[in-house]
Amino acid sequence: MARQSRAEATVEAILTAAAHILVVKGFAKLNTNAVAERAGVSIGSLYQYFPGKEALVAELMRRHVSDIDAILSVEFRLAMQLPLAAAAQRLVRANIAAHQVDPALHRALFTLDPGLLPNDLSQPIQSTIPRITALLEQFRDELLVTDLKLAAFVAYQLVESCTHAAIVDGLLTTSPARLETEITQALIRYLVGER
Amino acid sequence: MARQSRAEATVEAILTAAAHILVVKGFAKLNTNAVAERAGVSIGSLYQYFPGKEALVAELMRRHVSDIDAILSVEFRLAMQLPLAAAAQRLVRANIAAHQVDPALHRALFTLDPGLLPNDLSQPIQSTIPRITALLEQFRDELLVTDLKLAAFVAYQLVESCTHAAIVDGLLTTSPARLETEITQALIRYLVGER
DNA sequence: ACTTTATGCGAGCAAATAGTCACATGACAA
DNA sequence: TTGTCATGTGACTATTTGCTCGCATAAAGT
Repeated sequence: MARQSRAEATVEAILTAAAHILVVKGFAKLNTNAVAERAGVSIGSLYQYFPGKEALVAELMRRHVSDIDAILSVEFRLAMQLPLAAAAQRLVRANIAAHQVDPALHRALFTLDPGLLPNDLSQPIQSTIPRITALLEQFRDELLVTDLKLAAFVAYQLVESCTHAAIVDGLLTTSPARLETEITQALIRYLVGER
Repeated sequence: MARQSRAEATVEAILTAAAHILVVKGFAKLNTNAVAERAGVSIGSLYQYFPGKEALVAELMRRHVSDIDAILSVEFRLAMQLPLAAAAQRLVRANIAAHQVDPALHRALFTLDPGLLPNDLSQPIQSTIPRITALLEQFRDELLVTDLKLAAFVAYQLVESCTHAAIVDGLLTTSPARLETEITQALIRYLVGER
């Protein structure tokens, strides 16, 4: 769609402006006129690249999950080479790191009405749970849990919700390091018992 | 505000309509005109009782958290009289039951932009975490965990996020009973070790 | 009966937001 | 340089949504 570099620049300006407004004013206050104005771009240009504001947030979401996936996918590959405890710790740490990239945008994107986004974007989990399941299968002999799909679900929710609430919602005064050890402990005790 | 019974009836009609639209169309499509029309009530009547659509969802939220709190507060009192394992199981069960009351509305309300609601409503957690902390203090001697506030946070996130994702987002095909035992197990292993 | 107060109505205006189009300007290729 | 495509503009219209206000009807008090 954008063949010259200046076109790419306006697209970036639009998305940056959209992200800013989404973060500080929320989705309700996000409208095409405001985005165009803040981007320093005419309203016509905005409609040349995006059919509406849903498309703006969809693109922001696409990029954001792509960033997160870049971090996590290498960690998952690495985790397959490690013992369970080390793998768990690394993945917990990576998840915390992923949430620290742009917490405000993360929060704004993940409190959106899911009906607004294309289905393939509203469930970024769908790649993570299978990854965890695969990892658990590798350690099957050591595990207390038997239903690995269910265990993957619980493990995911445990790590993700604690991280999200602590980092993104700022619900905890605890340091990230402390958070990491606590989540890791909970995870390991659930999977293989006390240590 | 409503002194005659017919006034109460229109308020109910308005809230019912608002809930319906919120659930099936999402907050973005919720507007005062549509609510009034679906409620079979004039727009003027709506504005007599609610200053705007935020007030509608605020009231829906108030009632919903009140319903949930009614379920949980009795369970918390009861849990103080029981051994830890039994207390944990009952609370997990109660939480699942609370989420099954009106899952669709629950989902709609908890995916709202938090900036839209009065502050005292956006954090219904703030009463739950202290309750858990108090409960943990009672069982202090049995626990593996030492930082009880942090443990209460993790325990809360574990139970709540699993329940929410499974029941409200329908992310799991597992039966509620199976879910209950798995969450309870994870919780107990985290708090006091394997069983 | 009659007054007062509560409730209900909906046309209709104001404001915000979406979206279009005819045209201007910049980049690149022949 | 000239022609062509890509990009950019913003005034403008259309649509949606928010909300008020004068008046109608129903209930309650006396």
